[in-house]
Amino acid sequence: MSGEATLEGGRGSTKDRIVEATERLVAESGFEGVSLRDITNAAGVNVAAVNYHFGSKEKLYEEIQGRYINPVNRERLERLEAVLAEGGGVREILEAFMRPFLSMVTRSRVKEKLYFKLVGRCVMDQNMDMSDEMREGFERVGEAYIQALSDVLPEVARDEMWWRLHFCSGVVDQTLLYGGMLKEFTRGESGDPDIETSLSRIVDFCCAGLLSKKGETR
Amino acid sequence: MSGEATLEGGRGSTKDRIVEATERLVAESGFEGVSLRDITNAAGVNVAAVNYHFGSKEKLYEEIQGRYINPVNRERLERLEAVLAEGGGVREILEAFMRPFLSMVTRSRVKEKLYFKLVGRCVMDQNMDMSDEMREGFERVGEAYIQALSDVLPEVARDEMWWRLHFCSGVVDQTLLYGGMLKEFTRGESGDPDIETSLSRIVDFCCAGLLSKKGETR
DNA sequence: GTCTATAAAGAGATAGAC
DNA sequence: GTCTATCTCTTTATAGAC
Repeated sequence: MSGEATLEGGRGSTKDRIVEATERLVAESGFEGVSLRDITNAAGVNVAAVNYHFGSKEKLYEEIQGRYINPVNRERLERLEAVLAEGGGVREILEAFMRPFLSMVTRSRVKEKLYFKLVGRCVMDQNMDMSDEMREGFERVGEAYIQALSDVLPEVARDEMWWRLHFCSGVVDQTLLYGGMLKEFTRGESGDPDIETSLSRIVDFCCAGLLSKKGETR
Repeated sequence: MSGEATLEGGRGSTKDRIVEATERLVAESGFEGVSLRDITNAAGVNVAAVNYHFGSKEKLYEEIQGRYINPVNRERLERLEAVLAEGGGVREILEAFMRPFLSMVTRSRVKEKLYFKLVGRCVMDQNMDMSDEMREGFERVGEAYIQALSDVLPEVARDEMWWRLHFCSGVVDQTLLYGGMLKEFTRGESGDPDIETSLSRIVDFCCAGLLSKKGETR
């Protein structure tokens, strides 16, 4: 990690400009929908620059994916530890799981809506093979949260708990990737919630889901 | 819709074999990850056959997407109507929304796990532009279910309801696309539920989510 | 570190023989 | 309806001049 380079007004080092352009284009079109030339044109740099600075397109992608996913998984573990130390319940555990996506927004150079799409792409794209760090991160997060949730909700069997956590991921992933399109789809009826509102809606929904009993009706 | 051609043992008309191979490959690798030559090689037909039978790769994709999405949306509307006629509640409405994915499994030539991945690809791939029929289908389904849910749950504001329905979609979409990978990821701990079990888990979870109150904790 | 030029492979599409 | 052969464009990657 060299230099803490900050991008101002679109003029950074070549390397930074490549990263910036890639983030923007991938957020819009996905990892598979963007070519090296799309990237270098958008960045205003030479085609050869990507291979010089990153080795290959694949490595550039890995770096960007890691840059967004690994800090999220790290923060998830940190927050969970804090919540457990304070004796938090389901809601606090869930928030520890979700909020790290929000922390990254402010820390990232990418604009809010773009960030959500980008991190959604990073989470969802199963066609890219993950780096070891990323895979281990997801595994550790899964284990830790399942353990924590099972401790507070011993009445839910462990296999069932895995599925419920999987559902929670679905809620948050869907919102990251497609949340920005909902307003258009609903012709404005879904409104324009700020991110804290969205987060608490997600947490409310998932919290109830985790606490649900079989066949509960109304 | 010509011929009701059924595929037996992998030997159908050229057109059928193209469709069959495309479904299989796209389920595995997504629409963007498959080339015309991948398809024609897997189908054992000539490269030119796709353009002869479908006009272009794009049109082949549109046909396949429609073949899986449109019947689901149609069945969603039919089932909703039936549920409303019988005075069903949240749970029944939700089931009307989710079960059509299951109905399609048996009706489809594709094997169960492949089908789920494929329909997940169809639902999630936002880079392909939808046909008018498909877009209208989603819009009508959205409107109808929001109306039905708002009638049974008048205490939930309409904007909030849109988000909750969006969360429900996230749960089911995530399960379609990645449910098959969960067992591996959890080293077997998530078990091997049959599809009825999975459906009722999804419905339980989403039902509770729809009924949730703000800031509910445990 | 950045450029041009080009290699080498793969993409979608089609003309024309059969 | 199916084939071969080919066109044209785009892809990633790199060699070598500056």
